[in-house]
Amino acid sequence: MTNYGQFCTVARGSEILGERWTPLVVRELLCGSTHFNEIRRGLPRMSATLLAQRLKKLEEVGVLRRVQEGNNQEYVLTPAGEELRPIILAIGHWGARWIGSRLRANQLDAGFLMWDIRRFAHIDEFPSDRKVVIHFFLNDARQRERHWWLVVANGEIDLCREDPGHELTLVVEASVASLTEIWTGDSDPDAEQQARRLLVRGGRRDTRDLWRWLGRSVFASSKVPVK
Amino acid sequence: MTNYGQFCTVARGSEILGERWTPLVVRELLCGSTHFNEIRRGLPRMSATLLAQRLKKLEEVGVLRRVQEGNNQEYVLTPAGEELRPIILAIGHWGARWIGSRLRANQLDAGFLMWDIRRFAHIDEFPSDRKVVIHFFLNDARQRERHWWLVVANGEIDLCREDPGHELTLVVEASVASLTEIWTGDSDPDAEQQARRLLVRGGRRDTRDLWRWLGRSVFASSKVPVK
DNA sequence: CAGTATCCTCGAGGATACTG
DNA sequence: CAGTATCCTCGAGGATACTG
Repeated sequence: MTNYGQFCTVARGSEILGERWTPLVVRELLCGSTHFNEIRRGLPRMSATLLAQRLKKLEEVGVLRRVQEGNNQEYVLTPAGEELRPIILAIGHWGARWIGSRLRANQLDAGFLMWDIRRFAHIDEFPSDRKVVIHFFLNDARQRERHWWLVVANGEIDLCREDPGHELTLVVEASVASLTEIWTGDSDPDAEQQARRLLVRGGRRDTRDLWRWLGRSVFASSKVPVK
Repeated sequence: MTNYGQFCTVARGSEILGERWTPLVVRELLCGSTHFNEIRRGLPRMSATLLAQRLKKLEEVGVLRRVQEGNNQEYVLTPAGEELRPIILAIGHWGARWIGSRLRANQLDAGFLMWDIRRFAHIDEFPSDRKVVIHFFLNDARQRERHWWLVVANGEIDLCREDPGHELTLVVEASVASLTEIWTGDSDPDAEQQARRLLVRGGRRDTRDLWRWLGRSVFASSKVPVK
């Protein structure tokens, strides 16, 4: 995007923030990702070339700084970048409220969903006195993306694609669409369970606590009033 | 812009707001423009084709409504559109604070500047008991854009490119860059006057009141703290 | 792991001329 | 005034293969 040739500072701001992918790159940084491939995982459809380009641009305009960390780089928001937080959040809330997050079937992405869940799971809500292992079985996902294990222990959370071999706390079986809609707030566990698109097996107490552990997408709450 | 294939609502919001020109079209509507060519005047570098396209898109996603007004159309923001106001303002403030509005010389545009001044002039601040006519002489603008007359009477404001023939209240002579910088808050009248890039002629009292009448760009105030 | 280089495609949007 | 139709260009960014 070349610039608008306007002195209005809305234009100035938009030249940065209005560039394709940029708001999402900033979102990733705001959510705590700092490494290149970490950011990429949150943006699976963005090419590496393009991400590198955007990061460079954001560095130039002073939104982030590159920090040497061993022989890797870290990308850290500057104060200017931090001040984008309310704007990005506001866009998210507006999007949730007025546009909705329902995706057409071909946009569902099991890997991205699980990564998002992992990233926003409420670690503090998990029991601290034992290891929790949740097996997600996404019954309509592509072969390679059907099984996921979320392992939480010692305040650390891990997402595995191979059975880690631990005893299972819970097994969650659902369609990708179903789990996505619960996650985004477009539906809720009870409704999905009744529609037989969701099945949770495990201890009664853990089954109940599951959704508190996982939380919802940050924006799920601003949903609704739209009739 | 095709969509991001993400269910994150930041992505949803950005698919709308992140499209080129869209934030500025919304800004125009928020500032009270409702007719096609009125919006165009605020966006002189945007083609009519593109503006029509964006307006259609914004109607589809429910940000604005088309209203029949005689045999013309009016474009009116919906509640969803109104709720973009804080976001657009926040982008403007962020842009003012961190990016600045200084333009390279080739981006200065006398016509756009004058239109912006006209649009945001504080009508209530002008004397209500007499007509005020201000002649702007932009001494380095292109031939056709050197002379402008701002006429304020009966709570109405008009911008003319021909001498309206009324008695002049004030004459303002400046370079385009100079008046732009005052307007955006990058400089101020005193500094410009001392640098001999600005000259105001007229009654002592009116000369003093001029800048209160004109005000500043809305975002001028969020400027500065950056060292 | 954290990118870069290169080549190629395709679609956004500019220019122009037109219309009710 | 308020757009639309048509044609054309050019540059953003995808795909692929590569590197320290």
